[in-house]
Amino acid sequence: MTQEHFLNNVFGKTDMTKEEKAIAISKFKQVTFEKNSFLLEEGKTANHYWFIQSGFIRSYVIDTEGNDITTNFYSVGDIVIDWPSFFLRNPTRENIQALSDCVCWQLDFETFQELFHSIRNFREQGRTTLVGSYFALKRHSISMIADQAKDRYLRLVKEKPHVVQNVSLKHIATFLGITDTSLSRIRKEIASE
Amino acid sequence: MTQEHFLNNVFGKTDMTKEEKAIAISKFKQVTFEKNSFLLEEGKTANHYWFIQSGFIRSYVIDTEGNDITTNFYSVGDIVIDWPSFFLRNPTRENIQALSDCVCWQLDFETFQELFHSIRNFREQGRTTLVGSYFALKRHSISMIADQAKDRYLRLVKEKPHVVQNVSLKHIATFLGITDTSLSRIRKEIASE
DNA sequence: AATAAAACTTGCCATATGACAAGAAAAACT
DNA sequence: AGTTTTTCTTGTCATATGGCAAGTTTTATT
Repeated sequence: MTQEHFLNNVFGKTDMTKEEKAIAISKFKQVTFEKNSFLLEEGKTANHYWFIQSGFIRSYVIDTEGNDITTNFYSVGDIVIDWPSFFLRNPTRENIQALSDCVCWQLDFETFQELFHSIRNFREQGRTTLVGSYFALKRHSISMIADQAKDRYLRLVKEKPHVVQNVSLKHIATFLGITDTSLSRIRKEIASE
Repeated sequence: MTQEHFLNNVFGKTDMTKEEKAIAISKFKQVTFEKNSFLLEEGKTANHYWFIQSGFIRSYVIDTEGNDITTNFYSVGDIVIDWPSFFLRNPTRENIQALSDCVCWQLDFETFQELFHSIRNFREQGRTTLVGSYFALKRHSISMIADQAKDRYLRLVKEKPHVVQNVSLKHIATFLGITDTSLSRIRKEIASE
């Protein structure tokens, strides 16, 4: 029996036929990233996106005061993409960096466009994925307003436990909009309960 | 000379041909909303979206403690849509309410799908619009972490001056993630400079 | 194994913003 | 025009979180 392609999981619950999936998957190229290497850097225009087969990745921006702010974490099965830069063809403000050695499946913009415009269910899938990212961002954004830091942390632990276990405290802290000092105290408080 | 359709402005800089634009525009239906009426309510699934010809609209959620949090403001030329609910066909958590009497142009999901799948440039346009919303949300989200309340307010004044002039302080405050009390003080401080 | 570099914790104090409540002003309604 | 309701302002005090710096622990490097 043949080994299933990793991307068959990713495209698991789309409406694409077996054949459509095969066509799409055949266009992806396996690439690897060493820990700390960049998938995308500020000022460049994203020309690829990836699905992660293994490893951890984060995106971040440098704010006006020079602070590093994590905007997202990515792990196995996730799509790694800078939506605005990839689709609007603009230089990005974000950096995307491997937090560990990673194995990914890569697609470039031109090939994406071919698939998007030729396969109806591929574009439905793409739209669903983008809207899913939008939704996650909105939830995070509302959480920043409605919830206390401790609750935001607990939510992250629940939603992405493997991220919390594998990523340094300072990156998690900036993602939650607090300092590493505060997060350390929050962890202490939770531990003592 | 014939009066141009309002939506010709909205679709101004797409790659759609005159004919394609005409087809798309012909599918929109003019609707009006009275002040305080709802375009969408929590628990329902969005089956339409709109472009605003005149008036002001806001979207908001009720958080776990019962607080009303404004998630966005919309004014002339803007698209008013709950992306996740409209595309994922899920009940929404958001409410969309007219802040003044409004004139809008409405499209339903089914008609949208027809246009999306039949007109290449319509879907390019739609994708661009969605990515634009994503980008705006991301900027707002980062601003919540990186900037002080006063700076967030000043940015809003710069980006949406007509909103600041026409919307009540408490709605602006929750959008900025602060209380109306704090915003009142921030305004006072700015005025005294 | 030794050393250097990160990552994490903890203490002390500062500060932005919140909570609540009372007035003042403005807007909506009859 | 008068009354009610909503919006906005201001005072006092509380609190979540930040800033900084000194340790400690863990991880990476030679």
